[in-house]
Amino acid sequence: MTTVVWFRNDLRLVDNPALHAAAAKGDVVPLFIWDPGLGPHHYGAAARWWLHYSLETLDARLRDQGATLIIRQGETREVLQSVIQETKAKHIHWNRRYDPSGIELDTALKTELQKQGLDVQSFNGNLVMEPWELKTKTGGPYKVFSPFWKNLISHPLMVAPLEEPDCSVPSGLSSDRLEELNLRPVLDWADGFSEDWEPGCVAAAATLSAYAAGPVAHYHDQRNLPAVEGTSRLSPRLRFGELSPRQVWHAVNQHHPNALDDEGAEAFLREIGWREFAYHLIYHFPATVNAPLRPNFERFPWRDAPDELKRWQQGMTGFPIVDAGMRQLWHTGWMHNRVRMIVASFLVKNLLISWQEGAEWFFDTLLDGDIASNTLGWQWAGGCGADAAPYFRIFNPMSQGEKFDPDGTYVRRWVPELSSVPNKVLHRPFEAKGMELQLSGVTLGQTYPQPIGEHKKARERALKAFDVVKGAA
DNA sequence: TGAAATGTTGGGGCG
DNA sequence: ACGCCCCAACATTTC
Repeated sequence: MTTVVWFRNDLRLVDNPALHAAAAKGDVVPLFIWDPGLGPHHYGAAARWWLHYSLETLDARLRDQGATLIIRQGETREVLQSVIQETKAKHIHWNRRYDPSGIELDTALKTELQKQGLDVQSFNGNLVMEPWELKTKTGGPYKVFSPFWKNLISHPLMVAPLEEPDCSVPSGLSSDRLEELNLRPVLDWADGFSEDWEPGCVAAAATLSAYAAGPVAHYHDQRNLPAVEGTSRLSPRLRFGELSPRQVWHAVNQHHPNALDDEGAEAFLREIGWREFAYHLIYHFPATVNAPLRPNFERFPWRDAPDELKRWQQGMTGFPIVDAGMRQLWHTGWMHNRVRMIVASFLVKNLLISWQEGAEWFFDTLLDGDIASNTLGWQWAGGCGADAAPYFRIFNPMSQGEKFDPDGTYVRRWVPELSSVPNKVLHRPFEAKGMELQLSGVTLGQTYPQPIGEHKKARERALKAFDVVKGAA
């Protein structure tokens, strides 16, 4: 008996329910389809770079077993049909996805394949709990995180991950070469990524066990300091399913048996909870990929300011903590979460540029660019989403910098032209007096940009603009 | 998972 | 010893 296992965002062999169930039945055809015609919400440019290496690793792991990953390029439906014909497979397995276009495609395929008499089964490989398993007391979906979290952790979640199965793969199937997919960018933009990252499920497992064994205990204290390695950096692993959230949950609980009563572990698992919440929301409110969850924000007067958007993207706003974050993103494909909130607040509230513009840039440049988490994060920042930062919550980029990067290590790393500026004015160089900047080799407007606007004025402008949506739900 | 404005309190300098 | 002022430190409210 042969089962096609269609890999998507689950590029691992351990704790992979679709694969596990297939291997128990007999032969497995591990398939990855690269469909160039898919819409924009599947992979950003940075994510494609990651995908290349993650697929390479998955293939290598299968080869350790004498198997191989079958990669096919083409229209999803046609590829599936031809693989089914070639293999005479009667069974198709995959792990579910929850974004609107993924659901649409999978539902249509499932119907079509079942009509042909095939056995099509989908599994939960990407979430701790399915979005429809958690309901409010009135039976609806959650829109607030805390009660969602309470409900989630009221369930028994310590489930041992599924073992990696032995895969026996029928021979003679052709595979396209990974290089032919051209997943890596043509520009040299991504060349530096490999200095910071080792994609693939092997490195993912190592990163998780090292993190769960030590640093997670200090997550609560250190997660807000962008200069410190206080976060897990597991986000791309979860994005591509090199790890399942259940594996993460399990690993943390092994080292912290009462993880939810432990400051560090609880704060960390809560972030897994936010990921679950993001999937819950995108499943129940699919329109929020593009449209604000709170309808009154439809009439918000966003500005069209392409030059300012570009300065934000390039890390040239003149606000050091913002520029440091945007440059870290460009150079490493990742940004510290505290800084993500700061740069998002800056785009949306200081510049009054729509959260959709920010979401698009993040999705394309983040290695962990995930449509559910990205949408939640940006709607949160914009004040128009579930459990969002209220419209009047406007981050002050100077005081945020001074609070979370007090000795300026982070800013100096990513904005080297400010490296000699004394701490006192590092986060507000435009307020330096006399010769202070010249002595550090800085001339505003030449070696480092003048700030886009004045924070105080921007704040007042934002508060005024948000009057439009004030009061209404 | 804010920041700024406004209010309150209490210590210390000073006439 | 007293009233007055200043201002940090903290709390509350407002956006």
